[in-house]
Amino acid sequence: MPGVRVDSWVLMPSSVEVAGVTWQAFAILCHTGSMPRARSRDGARRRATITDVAAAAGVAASTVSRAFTRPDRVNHRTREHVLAVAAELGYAPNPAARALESGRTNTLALLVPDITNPYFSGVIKGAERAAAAAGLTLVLGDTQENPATEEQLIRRLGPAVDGFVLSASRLPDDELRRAAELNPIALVNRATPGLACVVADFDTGTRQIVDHLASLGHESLVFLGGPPESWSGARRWAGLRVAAEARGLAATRFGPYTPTLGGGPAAADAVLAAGATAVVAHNDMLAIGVMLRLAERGVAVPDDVSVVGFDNIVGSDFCSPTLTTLAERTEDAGARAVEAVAAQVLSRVDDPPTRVLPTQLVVRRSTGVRGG
Amino acid sequence: MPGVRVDSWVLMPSSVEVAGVTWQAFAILCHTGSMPRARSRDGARRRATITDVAAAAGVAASTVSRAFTRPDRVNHRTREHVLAVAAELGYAPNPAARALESGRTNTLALLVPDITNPYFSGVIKGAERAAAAAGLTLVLGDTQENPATEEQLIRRLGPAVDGFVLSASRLPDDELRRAAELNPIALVNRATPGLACVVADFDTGTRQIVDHLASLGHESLVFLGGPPESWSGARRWAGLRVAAEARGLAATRFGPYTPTLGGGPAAADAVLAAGATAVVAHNDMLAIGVMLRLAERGVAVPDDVSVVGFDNIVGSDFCSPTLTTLAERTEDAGARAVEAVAAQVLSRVDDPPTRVLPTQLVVRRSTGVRGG
DNA sequence: GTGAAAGCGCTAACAA
DNA sequence: TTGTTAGCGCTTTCAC
Repeated sequence: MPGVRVDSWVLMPSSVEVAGVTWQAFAILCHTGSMPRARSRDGARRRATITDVAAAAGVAASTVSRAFTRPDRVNHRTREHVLAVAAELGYAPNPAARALESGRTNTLALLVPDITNPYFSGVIKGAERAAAAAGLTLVLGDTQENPATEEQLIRRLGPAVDGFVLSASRLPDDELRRAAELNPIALVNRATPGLACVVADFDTGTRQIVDHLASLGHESLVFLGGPPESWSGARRWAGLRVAAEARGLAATRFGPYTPTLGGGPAAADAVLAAGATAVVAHNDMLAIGVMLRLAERGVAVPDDVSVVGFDNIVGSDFCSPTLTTLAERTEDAGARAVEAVAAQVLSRVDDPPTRVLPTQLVVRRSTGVRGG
Repeated sequence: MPGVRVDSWVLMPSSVEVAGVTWQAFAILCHTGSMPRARSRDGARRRATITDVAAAAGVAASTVSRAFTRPDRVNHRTREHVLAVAAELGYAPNPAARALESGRTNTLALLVPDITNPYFSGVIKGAERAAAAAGLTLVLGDTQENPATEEQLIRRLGPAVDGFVLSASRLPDDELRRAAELNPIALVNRATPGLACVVADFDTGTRQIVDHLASLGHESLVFLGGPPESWSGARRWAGLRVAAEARGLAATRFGPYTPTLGGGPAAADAVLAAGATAVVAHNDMLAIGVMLRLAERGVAVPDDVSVVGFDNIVGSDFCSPTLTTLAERTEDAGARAVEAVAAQVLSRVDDPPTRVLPTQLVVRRSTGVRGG
């Protein structure tokens, strides 16, 4: 009934079958005043649909749709009215229905190996912010450091999202490329040719670490490696090696160790046995674990041993001694990755770029003059 | 064309309009052998739909649907065949389409005030796990400690999810109830009559804290308050007060302070000015901030002042001295809340329960004998 | 500038 | 057991 206007509201009951339950639905015809929202028989409110709004506003559903999505193609007054009615009914467009039509869900998925790892908090936060700014919803997935879980999530979430941000992905290159054929993908701290990547500038960062240690008189360093599959870990070690050679320092890799506090004792003991004066740990948690063990064994940091970490996590600023560490711009990384995916969603990008983000050496109390 | 079977595959081109772009779609009729997936003209793969699978398998779309959702209502052989074809085409059901039909999205939203706050990591992790176990997708939202953002997120995500888990919600009770009429809601660490809640047992927890301090000879304590709107904060102070009175200790509240490291200096200085021997901080971050300031001012913890926190965050185990704190079962809380929402999604729950989770006092090095 | 109608991918009622 | 059909809420031609 197009153009219907009523001064008071009218309830038009009709039963609707949803999910096997019969709902008592009401078309509410109204154009002014406050009113109860549609209610199903059991008392739960039924969400207003575009049809409800159209009926209540006395226009066609297509006009309501345009009022929301093509403001310029609707009479100004009509639009105002429609929006007012919609607000009154508490109407919000159903994303699922939109997605069905357009094929776009306005949703991005972010997959991280471990949500509780403070390192990923920054990536999540940055991604969340960028997604919100772009009007996109972010779905978060925890792969539990497991490639199989990661693959399963990608498959399951695939049809529901417009693209993926994969942080520290454990998937082989060819699997990533296959997934990228169905959904745009951006990688964080993982480089795969042909895919959009956001990586930290480990080359410069590790050089800074080596320079710092060299300037304190250290002539050698030990790298305490993390998980062998870690792309970042490989880059860190590679960078340290090159930089150390350039500065004439001896660099040795120990490990792999668990990149957690728990990995500390084994690593620290190995460091002591080797008589190293400077150690660079795979990440901050391992570095802190190492320092705890060194303290336990009566070794002074930094006087006897200097310790450097990676990540600048919360806690590296209040552990004892405070930790010298290489900070990455994790929030930036998350945000850039989201932007990269969003760009690919809007239009096919032929040669997705690799973005390198600067790192920053944060010097605190865990590093000092050799034999100081 | 029902029942069509072909021995080799046949491509039936037809153009499809999606998102304003004309796609070259192919119906693939086949029942054996490997085949290329549907491709649009620009080379990007088109996701296979139920129709593609039906055509390729030589059955009706509804049969494909049943093969996935009602295994028992399909001939075993047919189902096998359909699933094989589906796998070959890389078919996965489109959740948006399912949602449109059923009204259920199989998605839950979890809203937290600050994703990077380690306290919420546990809640997130637990919720994520429980959701995955229930076959639900979890959407994560960051309200930025802002009631307006929280409300907006609820409104925007509402139609896209089956329910909400609200952690440390800042919304007033009546707004929560209004939102609960449209979507099932479970609250974490926030009690609102009529809604499902999961809260920590602060009464017992604070009693444990007071008992611990009393047993060390302390005769009074200072509570360093956090944000005034914090429900947990109010509960913590209320519990401490009651327990202190019961044990004959004097309890005073200072603050409010920012519940971060940055809130430490002001709080610590106030503590020193008051000559307190035992302080209980709103949370661990504040407690650690206080300890940093005390160290800076040459005050010994725990010999001069004992310090207790709340949350048992990562870092409370490696700050200096390590922190005595009341641990909550945050992962459990997240999981229980998800279960509570899921239960309400499946069937209306008339009187949603409040679940109280036990807390645990973790005694470390920051508390000691008074004047020790 | 607006309405009618078709259709997105899927499920569920009804037929066969 | 399986196919046909209608319709979920929305957007988008295509008329008017």
